[in-house]
Amino acid sequence: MMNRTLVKHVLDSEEEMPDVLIQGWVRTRRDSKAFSFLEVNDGSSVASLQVVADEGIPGYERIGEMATGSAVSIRGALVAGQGRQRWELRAASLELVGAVPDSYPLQKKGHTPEFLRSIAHLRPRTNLFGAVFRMRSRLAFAIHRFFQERDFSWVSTPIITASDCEGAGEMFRVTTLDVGDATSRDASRDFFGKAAYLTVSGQLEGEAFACALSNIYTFGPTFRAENSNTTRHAAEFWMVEPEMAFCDLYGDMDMAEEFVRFLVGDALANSAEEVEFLTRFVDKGLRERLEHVKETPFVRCSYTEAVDILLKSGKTFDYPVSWGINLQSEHERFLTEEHFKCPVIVYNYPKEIKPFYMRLNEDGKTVTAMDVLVPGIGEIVGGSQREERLDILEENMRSMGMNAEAYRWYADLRRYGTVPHAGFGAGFERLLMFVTGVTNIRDVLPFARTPRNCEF
RNA sequence: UCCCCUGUAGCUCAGCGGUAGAGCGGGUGACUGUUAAUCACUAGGUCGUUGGUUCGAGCCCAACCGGGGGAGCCA
Repeated sequence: MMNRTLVKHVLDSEEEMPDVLIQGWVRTRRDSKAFSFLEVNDGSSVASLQVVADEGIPGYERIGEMATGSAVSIRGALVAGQGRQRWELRAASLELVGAVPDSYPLQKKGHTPEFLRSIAHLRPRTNLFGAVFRMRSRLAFAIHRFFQERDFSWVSTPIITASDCEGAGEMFRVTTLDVGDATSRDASRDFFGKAAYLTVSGQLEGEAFACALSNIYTFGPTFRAENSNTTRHAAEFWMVEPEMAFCDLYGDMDMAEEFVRFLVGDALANSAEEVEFLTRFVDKGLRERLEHVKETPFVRCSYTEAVDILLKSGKTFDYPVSWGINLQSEHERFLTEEHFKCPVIVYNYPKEIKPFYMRLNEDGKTVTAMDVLVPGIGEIVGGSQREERLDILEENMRSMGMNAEAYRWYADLRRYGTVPHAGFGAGFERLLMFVTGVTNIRDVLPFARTPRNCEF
């Protein structure tokens, strides 16, 4: 049994190979009287391998069935190409592994993203989605590499949780009771003996480990039951959440910046073919923008400075600007796309618009929160230094009407050997959108879950 | 939840009151080392659904359903 060689390895070859086995799916077939061309792609690279098959070789009698989409296994010699490509495979034998009927929906030409979403189970076979999902895989590797190389420990925080992280968004209920019973007040009969939910964040549990292991990160699926119908939201998405002991807001911002720029650099270095393809067919400015982000320090701009900039801009915003408001999309877009024209870290937000665990500043009005805003996407990283003073934390919980007993374990982290610590959360899909130039989150998730949509 | 756009052949779209078209794809044939090959012929449509206006509606009106974009909520 001959070993299969991936198309990417064949295409990377530096010399001719007399006997190769490739297996993949036919992208196009062009026939002449006595021979045919097949473009075969196995998903390992953007480029397909061209196969030249002469009439008379074993398997050629079924060439008419090797339509776009069919699976084939081809053996032959790799030789210099006679056309645009460096290499082509002169077939010695063809095997049709899996045929396709007329109903196969993908064609040789391009399709719209909208149509491809409706056939999400087949769209990885296209150039666009092949590129996106290879980059997704590489980005995940780069995230682990970034943290592992910096001596962070990976912590697997629970997916089912009783903690709602206060203010991080609406949650999906997990229950084994009938729906009617589950919505009643008596959760003691439920599986966990209390109300349980799909996690909106692993941050609180992550802090427990940071206060033991120093530097940790979580990386896993997260769920938000928000009725958000936008190109930037999904009900199920992945989040990266590092947490660092003995770290303050400034160290936090530096780490976030280093993290984002590292990922961008990794994409440029290791997904070059995909970046080239996406720059050509998706976003003409992609490569240049990534290079720029990799090389340029992120601007730091306090919330108070940002409000000042917005007020002095002379622009009329749909939502009026004043100190204390939650910055809206249009405000953030102005800062990143018109004023600074690069990623911006806004920090020290008013305490009223941020959760209980963020550390109160000396001014008593702001907290050590920070958001990394990038052009076109908005916030891709949000974080803060956490409130390490037990008395202030408890006062925050009281003033927000929180159940102190439910968060006793969390307060213990301040009671027993408390330290300044900080961390952030980054949406994995938004990072991927940033490095691919793809503008819709539904196109960087293998199978997107969004309001009213849970197909495949 | 709100606002805007949209729904015509498998796909991408013309058609804007008088019994529906193009390109691609599919089928058949021809043929050159082509790169969504080229050439010829050809099949294919309850014009999202339900009402209404009209002599007559794909085209006008209303409701409903689906899709897309924007805003809010927010990683």
